[in-house]
Amino acid sequence: MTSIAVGLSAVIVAADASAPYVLATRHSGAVGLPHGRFDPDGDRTFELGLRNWVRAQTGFEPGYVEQLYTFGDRGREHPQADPDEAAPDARLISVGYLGLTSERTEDSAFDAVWRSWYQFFPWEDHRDGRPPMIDAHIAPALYKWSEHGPASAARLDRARMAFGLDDRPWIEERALERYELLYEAGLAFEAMRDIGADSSSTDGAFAGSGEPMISDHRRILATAVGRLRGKIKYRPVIFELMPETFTLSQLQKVVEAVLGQALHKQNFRRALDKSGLVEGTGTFETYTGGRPAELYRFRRDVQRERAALGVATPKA
Amino acid sequence: MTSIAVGLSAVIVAADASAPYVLATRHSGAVGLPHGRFDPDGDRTFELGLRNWVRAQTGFEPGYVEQLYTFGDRGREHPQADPDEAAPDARLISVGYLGLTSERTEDSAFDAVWRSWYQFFPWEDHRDGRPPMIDAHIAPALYKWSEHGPASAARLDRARMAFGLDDRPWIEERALERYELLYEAGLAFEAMRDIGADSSSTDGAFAGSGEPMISDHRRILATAVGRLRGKIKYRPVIFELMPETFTLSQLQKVVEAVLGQALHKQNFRRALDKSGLVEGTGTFETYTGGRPAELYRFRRDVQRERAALGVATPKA
DNA sequence: CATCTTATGCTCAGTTTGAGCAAAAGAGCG
DNA sequence: CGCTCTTTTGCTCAAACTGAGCATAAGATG
Repeated sequence: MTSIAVGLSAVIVAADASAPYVLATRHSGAVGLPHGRFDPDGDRTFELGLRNWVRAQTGFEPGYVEQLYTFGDRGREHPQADPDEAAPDARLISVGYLGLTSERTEDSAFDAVWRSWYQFFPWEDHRDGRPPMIDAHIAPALYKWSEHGPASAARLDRARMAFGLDDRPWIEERALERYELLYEAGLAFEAMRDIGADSSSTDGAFAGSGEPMISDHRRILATAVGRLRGKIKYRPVIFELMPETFTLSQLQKVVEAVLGQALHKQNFRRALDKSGLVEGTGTFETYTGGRPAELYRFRRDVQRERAALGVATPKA
Repeated sequence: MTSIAVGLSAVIVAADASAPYVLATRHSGAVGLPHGRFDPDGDRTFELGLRNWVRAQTGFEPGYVEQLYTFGDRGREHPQADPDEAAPDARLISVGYLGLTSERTEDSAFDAVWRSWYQFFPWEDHRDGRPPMIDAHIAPALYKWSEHGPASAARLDRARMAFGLDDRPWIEERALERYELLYEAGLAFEAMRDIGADSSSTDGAFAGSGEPMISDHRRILATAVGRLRGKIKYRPVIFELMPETFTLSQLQKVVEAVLGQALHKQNFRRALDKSGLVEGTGTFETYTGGRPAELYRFRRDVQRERAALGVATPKA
């Protein structure tokens, strides 16, 4: 009987005003997420195991950690992509984790680099409006895909809901649905790779469909994007990505970066104010370009428990 | 090196006006969830594997299925509880799934029984007000626990937030936090069992702390309770638990049963109306006890995507 | 036919939300 | 210095939503 191996993969996220970043490890050909084999003898819990080798492999420790999802589909794991670790005949189960950090140290002693997550999902960034590539490339390809295959109506529906086609709204949390749709439709590079097609011959089809990752790592990353986007709305996890003190504009920029969506400034402030999540420090950011802004800090003692435990996200 | 086994456990939920029910299998001593070993050779995906043996083991097929969480803590798995299946020296990882169904067939050819989930979590049912047992038994025990242990303040905080002590609100989604707290505080039967204590000698401490389950199944069930309670608020999954047509009161009763919380009738209707999730059929339930109620059905074609994709839950 | 019970309609004040106008406070520059 | 630019911060206003009730409708029961 085939043995089972459990892999732990971590999506370590940091962010600044311009983008959320994810820690990527370099491999031959493509990047991946920091990942390691779960050690059934050594690791008492997944989370401890994860913290151990994230520290070893990337040089630092995420503050907040949460489990994302466990992937076990055959065909998706593609262990060949990382021959050093694979027991080639084992069935690989991978447990994905999300970790958040506020520091983004460039410690080049480790072979890990920070990459904007929009490099992997260019269609997810709507801060300057809906990316033209969606209607120019993705939508036509998905329409074609749903025409041809079986269950045509269902495919069309999924495509419309996921990408907000035909006047449906764009819902930022659905990042995973979108990636899976692209994968199924053969528009993600990994889909070709996993069926063993010769990628060089079809390279053109993936232009603009985002940078691929090894194994099923981009799928795990998509899960993380969707989860984090949802979570910041009802839990104050966004502050895990912020420095100790920050201006309200900086906070808004980071929220916008995570959501991939611009927000209404005054209403964002009003809601934040009412939530009681932050308090002013009395000091000001001597600024470049406008009126100085007060520095705020997260009130770690928020017991309030009222409605908004997350930040409000009033669309611009 | 220790080998790894992956177990799949399913929380299969049905509901009627009086309670949500969970499908339980009988074992020597305690009940458990339907569960089986994941077959790395046969099962292409977890979900397919799960559907296979749920059908084999309980005689029917859940409609809606979603993954809950993957538990891998050593010490929690307690494989001895089910000696028929265990490879005694393997490390057991268990992947929990939630399945919803509207039929609750009592097929006694299979050794599965439907139990109200409040039998396992009596403190979770607030439909007739906060259960007295919380303040009478749980709260004092938790206060005592937080006094003694290390990190006293943190413990006290967790207890207050989880159980809504000292005027904090009761938040129904936190079912898992509550169960884990009771486990850590030694108030769940399983906690004693897992450290190998002689349970018969301490039986009294668990009076009213709910019926235990084998292995970590009650923990998985608590995860399911919390997840479902959250989910019905933003996805129309509640209708997976309803028959084809139903009155609004029946729907409300089921929502209340799931939440463990009474709702304001008129406002529930108003919100449901606005959501567009249901439509009247024109036929009426000839009733026992009052004016006949119109039968409604779920509009499976809701593309609306506006705000409320779930049912609103205006507290009574 | 009066009474009981549940369904259903409607009101009203308080709150929240979406959208915007306007003033305040530095920086840079002729 | 006074003007312009930029960003922060304060404030308004109508529309929509919510929480809490009152009132009526429509069968069943005896």
